[in-house]
Amino acid sequence: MPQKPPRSRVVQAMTDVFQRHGYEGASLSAIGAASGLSKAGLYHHFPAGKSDMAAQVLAQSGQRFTQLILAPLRSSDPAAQRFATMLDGLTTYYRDGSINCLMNTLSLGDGLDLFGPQIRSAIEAWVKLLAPTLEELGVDAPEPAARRLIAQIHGILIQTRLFEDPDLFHQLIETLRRRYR
Amino acid sequence: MPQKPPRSRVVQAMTDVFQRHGYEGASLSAIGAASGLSKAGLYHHFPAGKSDMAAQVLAQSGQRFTQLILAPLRSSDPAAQRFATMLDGLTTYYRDGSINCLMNTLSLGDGLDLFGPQIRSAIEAWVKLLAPTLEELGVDAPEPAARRLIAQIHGILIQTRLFEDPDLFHQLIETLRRRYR
DNA sequence: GTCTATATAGGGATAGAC
DNA sequence: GTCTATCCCTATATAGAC
Repeated sequence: MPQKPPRSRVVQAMTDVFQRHGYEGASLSAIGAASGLSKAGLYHHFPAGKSDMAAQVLAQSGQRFTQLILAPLRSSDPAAQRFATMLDGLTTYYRDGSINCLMNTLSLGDGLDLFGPQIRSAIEAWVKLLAPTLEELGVDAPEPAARRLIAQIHGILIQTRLFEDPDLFHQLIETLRRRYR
Repeated sequence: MPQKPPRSRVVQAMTDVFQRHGYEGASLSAIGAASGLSKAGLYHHFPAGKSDMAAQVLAQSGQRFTQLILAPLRSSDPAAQRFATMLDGLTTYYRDGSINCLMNTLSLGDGLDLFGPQIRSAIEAWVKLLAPTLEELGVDAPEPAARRLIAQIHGILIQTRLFEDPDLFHQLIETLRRRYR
């Protein structure tokens, strides 16, 4: 075990702030308050400053994304099973719809130039892995269908935060679960 | 004609900035540069400051939204025609997918408290008008289906800005057009 | 109505004590 | 490694000339 159990918790606290405010809207005061570090403390751990913090947030989130959403799609299970496990992963990844998607909030304003490439490659990987699964499930034009499905997830998260109603997220997940069972 | 042709153009220029950066990320310098007004000039037209500017942006956008998207759904045309006209309205409203959705960008951070109620009521109106049209077109559980369709639109706009590829938006619109023709 | 100039607060980022 | 204190810049907002 390495020497830094706190590190992951600090990044998690910062994740909250970037999810809620986006890159430009996340102030170092808010990040410091959420993570329990002073501004100087933040710069001790993230010498390159705010962009460094967001990059680490994105990296940790990307790991969770890979494990929870991409890995199920790569498994050797039958397609219906892969799809169902991905839906479980989505529910965990998005914490039952209670949080915003970093792919959305970090791609506004300056964030688009800073993190666009990483976020694009995450979505591309998702599309490329989801499409064959959908194809096995009998879906025509599976790649555009995969993009539409991903869009539905991202869009429902907007509604979920607006109405503060995670049921909207759950209802979509269950609808998708039934559709490809 | 009244004495204020500029007003609408000023608001339009401000809209660009809020769409790109969100509420917190939109600085008065950027708003001033885009609209061609000095900071003092901005406060002449919007005495209550930045929140006033965003509110007027949202109001003008809401008018466009009502005319281009809600009005077609309220018409006495057959359902398939109402739906197709709404898709045309969406393409105009979102400028062929080249811009972000204010309902997304203005609902991050502080914007959620400031503009959440207005944005929620816009989405609710959309759902309530779209659902009966979908029902006439043979869709089961039309209200959840309307929410999912709206989510698809909002989600594809995120992908469109990430990949800077308006084709993603057009492909979704055409898919929807074919589905309910 | 539009500007220059300025006030005040908060932003990101560092220095240096401990 | 964590803090207090501080630097410099930008942010929002206002005053007052024209």
